[in-house]
Amino acid sequence: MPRTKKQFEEIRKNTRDLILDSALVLFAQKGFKGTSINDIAKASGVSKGLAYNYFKSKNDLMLAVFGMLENEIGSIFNVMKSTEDPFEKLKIIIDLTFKNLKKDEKFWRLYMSFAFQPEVQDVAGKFMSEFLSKAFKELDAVFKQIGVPNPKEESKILGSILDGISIHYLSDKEHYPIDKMRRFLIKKYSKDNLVL
Amino acid sequence: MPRTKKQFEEIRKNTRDLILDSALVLFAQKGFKGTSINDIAKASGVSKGLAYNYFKSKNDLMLAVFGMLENEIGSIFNVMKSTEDPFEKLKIIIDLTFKNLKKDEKFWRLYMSFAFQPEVQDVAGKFMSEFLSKAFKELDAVFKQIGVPNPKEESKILGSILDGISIHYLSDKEHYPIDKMRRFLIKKYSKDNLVL
Amino acid sequence: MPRTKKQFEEIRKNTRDLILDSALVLFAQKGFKGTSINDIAKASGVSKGLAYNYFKSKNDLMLAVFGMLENEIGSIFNVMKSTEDPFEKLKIIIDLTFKNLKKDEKFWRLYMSFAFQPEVQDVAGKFMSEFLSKAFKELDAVFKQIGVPNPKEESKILGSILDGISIHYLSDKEHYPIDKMRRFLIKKYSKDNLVL
Amino acid sequence: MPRTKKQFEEIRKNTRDLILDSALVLFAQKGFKGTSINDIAKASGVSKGLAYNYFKSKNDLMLAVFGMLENEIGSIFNVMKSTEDPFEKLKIIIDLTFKNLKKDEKFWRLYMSFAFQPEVQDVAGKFMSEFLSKAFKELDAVFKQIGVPNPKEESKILGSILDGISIHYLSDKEHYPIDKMRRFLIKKYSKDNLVL
DNA sequence: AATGAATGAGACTTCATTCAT
DNA sequence: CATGAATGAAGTCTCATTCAT
Repeated sequence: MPRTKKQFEEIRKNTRDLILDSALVLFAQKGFKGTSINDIAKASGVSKGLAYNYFKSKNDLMLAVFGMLENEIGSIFNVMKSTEDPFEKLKIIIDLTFKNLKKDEKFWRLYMSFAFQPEVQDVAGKFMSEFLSKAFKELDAVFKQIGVPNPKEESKILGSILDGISIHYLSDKEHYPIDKMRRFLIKKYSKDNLVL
Repeated sequence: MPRTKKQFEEIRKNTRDLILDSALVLFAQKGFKGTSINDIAKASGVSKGLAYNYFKSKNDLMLAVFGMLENEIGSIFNVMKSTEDPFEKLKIIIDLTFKNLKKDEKFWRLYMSFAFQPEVQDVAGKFMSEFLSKAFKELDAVFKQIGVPNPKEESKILGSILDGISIHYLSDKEHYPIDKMRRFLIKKYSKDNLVL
Repeated sequence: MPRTKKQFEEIRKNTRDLILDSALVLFAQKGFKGTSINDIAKASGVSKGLAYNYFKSKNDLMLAVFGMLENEIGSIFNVMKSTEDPFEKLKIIIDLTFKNLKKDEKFWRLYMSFAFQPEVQDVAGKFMSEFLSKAFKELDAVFKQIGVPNPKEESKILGSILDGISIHYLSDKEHYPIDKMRRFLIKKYSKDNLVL
Repeated sequence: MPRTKKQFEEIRKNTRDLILDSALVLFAQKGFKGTSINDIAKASGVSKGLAYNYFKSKNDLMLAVFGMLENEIGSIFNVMKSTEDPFEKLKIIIDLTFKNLKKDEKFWRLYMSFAFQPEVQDVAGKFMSEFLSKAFKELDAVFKQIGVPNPKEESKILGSILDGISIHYLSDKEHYPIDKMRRFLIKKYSKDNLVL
């Protein structure tokens, strides 16, 4: 019984995602150059040949991984829309950052891994700058809504704090007082502190 | 007549530095795995073989680059000692970060390249965490001297801001309002703003 | 349609043997260090890369060659079991040594190549000493069965003679009176001469 | 004060011998291919450049090592001339072989090391075959003097025994009953046993 | 006579990519 | 759609040899 066209497509999508997932994990773990197609094929349980059936080169595969990231990241912004209170929004953003530190590690590693591959520096850079500009725009709005004097600068400061903390924590997970920092930050960005 | 010992030492130091400098630039530009010994040799105008006369492996070369970084970084701390006024110290730290950022982006790229490069993680991680702990200790002292309520947390916040801004700027140099941020930060950490 | 597992296994075995055979010959001819993977690959008509698909290092390849030797040598011992008469056994051993010498010099060269090749000393040494102890045990039994006064020593003497002759012959094939020695040895170890 | 011509020659000879000695030891220890000019230079305490001042290539150095061996070996034959009694001579030869096993190890290793270097196989082979023919001629004379039926064959048998034992012992120094074999061999080749 | 910096060929090894089945 | 054998370029590293001093 020949499979229907739809079935074929489903198989293709599943296998494609399988490969993509493994690639994401491995690239984050061992870097782009440090990960071989063989590694990815083995991790996803397919043959090397099949991987090339889905992605015409390692570079192509990497670009596809960026696509995934974009989707994942989109969902982060959605969470903020669950409330209208800007102070609540700030709390959500901060909490989310700290909760996602593990996921973020993957993200940072991925970004760094790609940021040094001449073949895709441009793509990675553009991806990053697009993400940042989108994120800052959201934050800008929040600070504007709160009414602080320099909303654009303040939003960049908060963004920097969150990414800076992430990097510092990831650089020294054992000693970094991550929980203390979380509480401190939430208090610092609470209504009581911001409006005076 | 053979060269004197001193002559040989001079030759060695010069060539070693030549190679080290090229390595620094290239590692920062293309990452550790992305840079071949050949690249480095060509960039420094020596033969592949000679590079191995000076560094017994690519890994060894990388460790030597770390050594350089450590020296350079040591000098950063010294600058702070030029004054006793804690507010002045904060200004120096901030100014220095921004100046280094513009003047010597390659250090930042290296620092991040190594921090997330799997082969070098251990060394880089230790290097990073040592640097951070040293830097934070200095900052702690400054904030304690100023008399803010949570000096340890505040110093980590400032550190995160500086590193966060650096990353964001390097991710999107064309659009990032780096000067505006510098001024904003200096004002934010000026005497008028901190003591109220 | 992909090949069946069996087909793959067949391909692998064939190619593996091809490489192994070439390695055996070349190691024997030019020594371990003197033989490059390139040499072996070319001799077996495969690419350098493929050789590494089958053996994960040059050292691994060498170990596999030892494996082959072990198999081949095992069969030598079996021949002796074709008779119960100890004098007949002696004759078989002697004849076999001389036959192998002419027919398959490469085994001797390998055996000696490895026995004195620094990188392989440990493995080769263990291999050699295991082989020798096995061989001497068999010979011991034969001389004991014959009833000579010092069977253990006599067996070592015969072993030495056979190996000594082999070396001398291989050192000077053109002039060594190999056939005369064969006949002389067989007579020396015949029933008439041993029992008096 | 300029050195006299004689002094210069003496220096040259000393340095040359120094290098040669180190080369001998290292070649025996690590094989020809396994020994670098650098190793030899360091071991003899001279510079790489100076080594090339004395020997125009590694090959040349190896040939010079052969020359040394020849001299050393010549002295072995002299010992036999200390007596006229053929039985005494046999005893001396056997004793010398066992006493020299350590020196022989060096000799065997050297020979094997060279025997697999295509560039010098011929030289090594010729050297070995010349040595063997000379040695056998001496042994022939001894057995002829004794009056055994097949002196030429008997001399080759004894030669094989001695070399065979050497190799077996060197392959498994820990377990080989070297002393027992020495005593056994001396008895076997004593007057009582040979003449009946 | 003496030094060791410098070169370049070639060794081992990895891996993206292709291809027969 | 699926497999993994096969290739070849490129990377890390070693070493005989040359050469300026």
